[in-house]
Formats: sequence, structure tokens, C-alpha cells
Amino acid sequence: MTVSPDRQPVVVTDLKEAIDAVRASGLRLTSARRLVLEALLAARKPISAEDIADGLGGTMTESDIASVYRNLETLGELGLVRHFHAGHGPGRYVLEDFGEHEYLACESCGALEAVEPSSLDGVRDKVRELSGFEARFSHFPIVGLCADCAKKRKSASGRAAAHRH
Amino acid sequence: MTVSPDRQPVVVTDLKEAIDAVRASGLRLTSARRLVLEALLAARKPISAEDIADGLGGTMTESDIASVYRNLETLGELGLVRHFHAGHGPGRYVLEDFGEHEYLACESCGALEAVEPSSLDGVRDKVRELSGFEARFSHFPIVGLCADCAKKRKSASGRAAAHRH
DNA sequence: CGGAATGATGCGATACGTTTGCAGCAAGGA
DNA sequence: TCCTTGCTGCAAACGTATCGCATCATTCCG
Repeated sequence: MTVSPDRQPVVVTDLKEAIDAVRASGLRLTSARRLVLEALLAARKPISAEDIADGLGGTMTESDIASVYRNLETLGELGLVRHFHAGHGPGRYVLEDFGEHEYLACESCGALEAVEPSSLDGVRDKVRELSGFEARFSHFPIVGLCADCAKKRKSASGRAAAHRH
Repeated sequence: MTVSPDRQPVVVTDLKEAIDAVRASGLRLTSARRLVLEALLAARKPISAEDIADGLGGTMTESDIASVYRNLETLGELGLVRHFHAGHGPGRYVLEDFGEHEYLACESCGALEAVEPSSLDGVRDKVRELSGFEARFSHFPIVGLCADCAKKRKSASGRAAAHRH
């Protein structure tokens, strides 16, 4: 349960496809389920369960947080939805898609930089060289500083050193 | 608060040094504080705040979990203690030390593989090549499968494919 | 189209890890 | 030894996530 299962992603690009996938699986298409799908489609980026329950900040119908979590889990098992944990805070959920579905999470500004999984192959290779460890960045992404924040921090480091807590 | 500060580590190897460091900083040496230090020294590996509060499973005096957290934070600011989050579950705390203080966390068996920070330089370089992103593995380590678990999973994948949920 | 079966909902309770408020205590200086 | 104030212990609250359960509504089937 703590480990993301090795399941095959199911890519959908609109609500109709998503609904078809749900129906095809034998699951019922309920309004709560549909709302989760609609929110994920509308957001087009990783969002939290609470974002969905809140109706994306009031722009959509609200729903019960417990049902949202249950549906995210169900849709995850179906292969329609993925989620990951980027540092502190709630998990982030996204619809499965083709390309960019791994992330670099900036711990300073909170930005999520989407990258294609294959672009991290070299990184995984480097880790594997150490001891045969197989790094997996899909459920716990790489955390650090995006280029902007790294630059800011570097140029500020002279001053910061003076009043470091 | 969500970002680990860039502070200089203070390495101590025994209780006396730890106590001296606390005293030298102007902080009071209370019994609760001492207990945290003793537990970290006794454990010799990353442990949770609850482990400390429980007296390492009854082998030491118990203490209040809130005070443990407060002291871990205080000792962290002092540079004596670090902590990180390896996947799900509570944060793990360790005394600062010289060598191995970054980790590879196996999401299958829970093992923590300690590595020297410099051995991850190549990994950080590979990430930087992508977009200038500066990966930091000290607060959110690399998660994946240790060599053993990766091997088990590989040899089991033929069978697993049959009854995949 | 109506009725039965059961998957799904909504709500509250619960869990877990962590933080905070606060009254009282005790470490360390005078 | 007393005083100051940092620190404690306890309880409560927090954010994220899960679960129990009675009720509801989707889907199937006739």
C-alpha cells in the first residue's frame, strides 16, 4: 500500500474517453466520480485531493473529501490517475498522459518541473552504479532548487552568511 | 519552515561533546534534551521522534513526544541533528556525522542505504544537465528499490504479470 | 419501465505525524 | 539561595488520509 503498484497507464484526453474507460472497467459512473475526472481534466496539472473537493477553488461543484480520496485511489488502480508526493504537503494527483510524467520539485518556490521519464534515465543509471539501487522518481520525485531559486540563493549567499539562523 | 536551512553541521561523537555543544550555545541542558541526545547516540542510525519518546522501545527512559520534537528542532538549528523524509511515515532523525549522510530509501523493504554525499555528485550533475535544477537529496532522499528488492521483483515479474490487479 | 442488487456516497469518527498554547517547573546565573 | 526565563508536560488542534456505516442511486435484468 505504501508502494505505487506497477500498473499499465491508461491515457485519456477528454471526459468522454475517461467516462468510457470507467464504464469499460465495470465501475459505476457516479457524479462524485465524474467530478474528480472533470477536475483533473480542467486543472491540467497535478492537484491535491482537497483542490478537487473544493471544486478547484469554487469554479466547480464541491464534493466530499473522503469520496474524492476513494475515487482517486480507484481511478489509480484503473490506470487513469497517478499521484506523487513532492516534499511536504498533500499528495498531488494527475491524469496519466503520454510524455512528461515525472517531476522535479522545487522546495523553495514550490514549482513542479515536468520532465519525460526517459530524460531521467541517465540519473537512474548513475544511482544504479553505486550499489545496484533502482531509483524510482515517479512516486517520490527529485526535490531541490529550480534553476531560478538556485541562482537567487547563490547570489544571496554572501549576504545570507552574515545573518544565518 | 518547509525547507531545510543551509546551516553548518556540528559533528559530535559522544555524549560529552554533545552536551558541551549544547552548553556552548547558551541553551539549557535539561533532562529531556539530554534524553534526545542519548537516544540518538545509542541508536547510531536514523530514528523517528516516536522512537526517542518511547525510549528506544523501553531500553531507555521515555519522554514527552512534544518535547522530543521541540528538541529535535532546536538541536537541528544548532547543527547537531539532521532529519529527512524517506517516503511515507514519520521523519527520521540522526546526529550529524562525517561521512555517509545521504540515503537511498528502499520503498519495498524500508532499508536505508547510507552513502557519502560526494558519491551522489554524478547524480546531481545529471539532473543539473536537464535544466539547471539543483537536486538536494539530504532532506528528501532518493526512493526506489534496493538491489535485493529490485532483483526479487525482476525475477517475480513473469509470474506477477499473470495476476496483476 | 420498474424493481432488485450492490457499488458508491456522505458524514462522522479515527488515525497518524506534528505543532501549538499554556501554566508550572527547574537550570543556571547573580 | 533566590530569580529569571527557558523548558517541560499535558492537552488540544492541526493537516492529511482512511474507515465504518446507514443510506442512496446506478446498473442490470426481467
